[in-house]
Amino acid sequence: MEFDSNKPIYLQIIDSLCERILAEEIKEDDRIPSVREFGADIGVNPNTVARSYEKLSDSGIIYNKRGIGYFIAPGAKQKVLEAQKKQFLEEELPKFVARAKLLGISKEELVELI
Amino acid sequence: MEFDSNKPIYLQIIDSLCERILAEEIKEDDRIPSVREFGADIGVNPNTVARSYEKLSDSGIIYNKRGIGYFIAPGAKQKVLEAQKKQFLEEELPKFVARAKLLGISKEELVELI
Amino acid sequence: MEFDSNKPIYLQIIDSLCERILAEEIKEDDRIPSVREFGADIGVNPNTVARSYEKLSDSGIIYNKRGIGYFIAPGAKQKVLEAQKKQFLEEELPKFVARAKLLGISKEELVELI
Amino acid sequence: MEFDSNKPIYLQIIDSLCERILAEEIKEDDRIPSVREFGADIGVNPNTVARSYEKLSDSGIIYNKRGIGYFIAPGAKQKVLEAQKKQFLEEELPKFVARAKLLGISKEELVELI
DNA sequence: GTGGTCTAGACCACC
DNA sequence: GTGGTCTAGACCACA
Repeated sequence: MEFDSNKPIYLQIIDSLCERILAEEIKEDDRIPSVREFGADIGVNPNTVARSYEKLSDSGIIYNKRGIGYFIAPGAKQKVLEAQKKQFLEEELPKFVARAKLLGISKEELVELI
Repeated sequence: MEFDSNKPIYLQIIDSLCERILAEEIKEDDRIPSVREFGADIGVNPNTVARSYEKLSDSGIIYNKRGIGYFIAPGAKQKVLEAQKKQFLEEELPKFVARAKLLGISKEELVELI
Repeated sequence: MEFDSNKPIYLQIIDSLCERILAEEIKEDDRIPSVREFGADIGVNPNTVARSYEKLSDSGIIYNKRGIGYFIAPGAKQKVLEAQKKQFLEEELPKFVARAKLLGISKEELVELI
Repeated sequence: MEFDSNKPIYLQIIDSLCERILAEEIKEDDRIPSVREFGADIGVNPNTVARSYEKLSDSGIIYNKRGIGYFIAPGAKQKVLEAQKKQFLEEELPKFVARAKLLGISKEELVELI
């Protein structure tokens, strides 16, 4: 796994897990690897993975069974989708359009580029 | 001047200067304030302003006259535009489209939203 | 490490690292000392070392792994060589020849001296 | 007159005067412009010109008649030539050759380039 | 007056 | 532990 060094690794791990949930590679009540295992897999400190799991757990996307591991929460895909869609529509899209405008790219050109 | 605490001040200073160059508020061979003056104006340490100036100087957007001050370089607007356009096309646009795709937004919907 | 007081320390650090890259004492993906460690070693403030590292990072000679340290970038030797060769051919050589000419040294004499 | 901002202007003025002496554009006992006049001509602060004159005066290349101005000293050309030739042979030439060697440029190539 | 360099020390996010 | 950013203040060369 390769990381964009401009973005914290723990956030990149979160993104990657969310994508896999959206793509249904992993589903409700599937177990995800332990922080140690996952960390070894992707060449990252287990502490960093733990931080990602903690954040996801906070937002109810995954849950923890003590002594067993982390699992995808029921309804996880919905939550992820909603959260991301909301953020996308309310924040990213307007920013993106504004930016293009500033650079002198018309909407027609933009549509073309897409 | 107010700062978004999530972004380094020296980068915000760079952005703000670039915007003013794009808006042609400041033009080729105009002098920009000294690091001390500018720093005092916006309530920032002169060293921080100097850092911004140095970066801009490295990229050829401004230039220095010894003992006198910093000036907008000829062709500065061009350079700023190119740099930003390049970043937009090569980084932001692909990311944006990929993100939309992931969220199940079709190109038609996207065009609609824009 | 000793410094020539006529040249900024941070530039001398850059030069020294470039030489060691050219000499292949340090190679691709080797880690270089942390700013604190290196600074202590050579009796220089860590900030000064950081400045050198930042410049080298900007030119793609080294890269950073978050929270871990700086590493020699792939192709670093190439980049250093190119940069230096370019500077030599475009700046030093013409200056040198012009200087010799001014002093009344003919090309034949110059070749002889070399 | 244009200045290379990497070299102090007062040194560039010295160089330019030495060159004109070597080229015999100005000769022994010729008067050179007053600091004010020269400064205005080349768009430089008179203080800066004064600094150049002072240095040249120190090395006996020019001399001062109080209240009248600065003049090229007798034997100025000789002095300039000797000083520069000495510096050239003892410092610049070896440095130059060493640098070329370091960059993997053979003597034959170097001769070719010249 | 200008910028350039350097030190010292602080706080932060990240690993 | 790592680097990233910022402040404060010093000294210097240059104009």
